[in-house]
Amino acid sequence: MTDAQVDEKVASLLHQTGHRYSTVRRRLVSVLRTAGKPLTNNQITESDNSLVQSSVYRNLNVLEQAGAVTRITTNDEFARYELAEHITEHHHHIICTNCGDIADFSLPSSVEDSLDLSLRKAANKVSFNIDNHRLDALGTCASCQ
Amino acid sequence: MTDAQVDEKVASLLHQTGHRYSTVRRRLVSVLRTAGKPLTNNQITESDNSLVQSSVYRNLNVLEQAGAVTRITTNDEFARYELAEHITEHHHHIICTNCGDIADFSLPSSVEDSLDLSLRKAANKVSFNIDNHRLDALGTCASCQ
DNA sequence: TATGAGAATGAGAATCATTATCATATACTT
DNA sequence: AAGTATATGATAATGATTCTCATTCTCATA
Repeated sequence: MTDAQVDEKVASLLHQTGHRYSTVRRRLVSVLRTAGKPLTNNQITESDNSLVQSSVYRNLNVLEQAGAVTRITTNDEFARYELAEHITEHHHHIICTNCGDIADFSLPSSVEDSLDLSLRKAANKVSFNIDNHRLDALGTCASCQ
Repeated sequence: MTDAQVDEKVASLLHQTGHRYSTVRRRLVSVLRTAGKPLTNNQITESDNSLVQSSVYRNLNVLEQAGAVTRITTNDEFARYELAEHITEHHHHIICTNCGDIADFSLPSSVEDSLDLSLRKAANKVSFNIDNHRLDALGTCASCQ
């Protein structure tokens, strides 16, 4: 998806929920897009000094409710945000258990498919409805080894 | 593993890290064992009224450092804890995105194996070392549907 | 089995990521 | 261009978690 297509998609999602695609929100989306991995609030304001902590938090929530952004929690104390999968594509995370840094990766679709099938079966047993799954690899990043 | 075996294992882990297997810690392990799913601090103190919030937090950290307990974060605001996998067995979680409730489930080992292989390959590309993985199914539980 | 040293406990204070508030600024609509 | 609703940013409030510290418990040893 090109920048313009992302903007169009996000604008549409926001408008559907009665919100505007303001300048601050555009910058926020741009930072997340450029990073290509989930970012904390601090990382976001460091990437773009025009962004203010409280506005970033508020707008991340608005964007999340609109379905444009996803909130990720690791085991450290900071939430992280990335563009939603229908804007990027389905992927997973490798999380450094030492510093909390995250990298994206994808799996062969054959593996994804067998996974989906198994999950659906398992969910039936405990009478859950599955919407989605989340697979994280945990380990240490290059600079923490 | 029987209750006695769990106790022995936990005692050994604690002693290795210079800690005692006190009464409070025994009760904590017992609550987690009985629950069979990850619990929040509140759920723990509600399950056993003799347990005190600050002591539970402190001891969960001690037990986590000793490797007896694992901390789980979902997308709600509460951390959850369960007995470590080498005390129970490797398993995954189905998380209700509405109320945060969790159920455990397992996958066929064939699926686990192909998953492990794929993860190792993916990790190489971004030069991470993988220790572990975490797979969560996200959806809605029976009472939230 | 009494003692002393170190570890554990519980009540409350402190921390800090995140949310809420609110006066001001900005952006659509007509 | 005015009017109205939404957005912004500075700061205060919230609340899960961690820290502190006086007291209590445990274990090893005499």
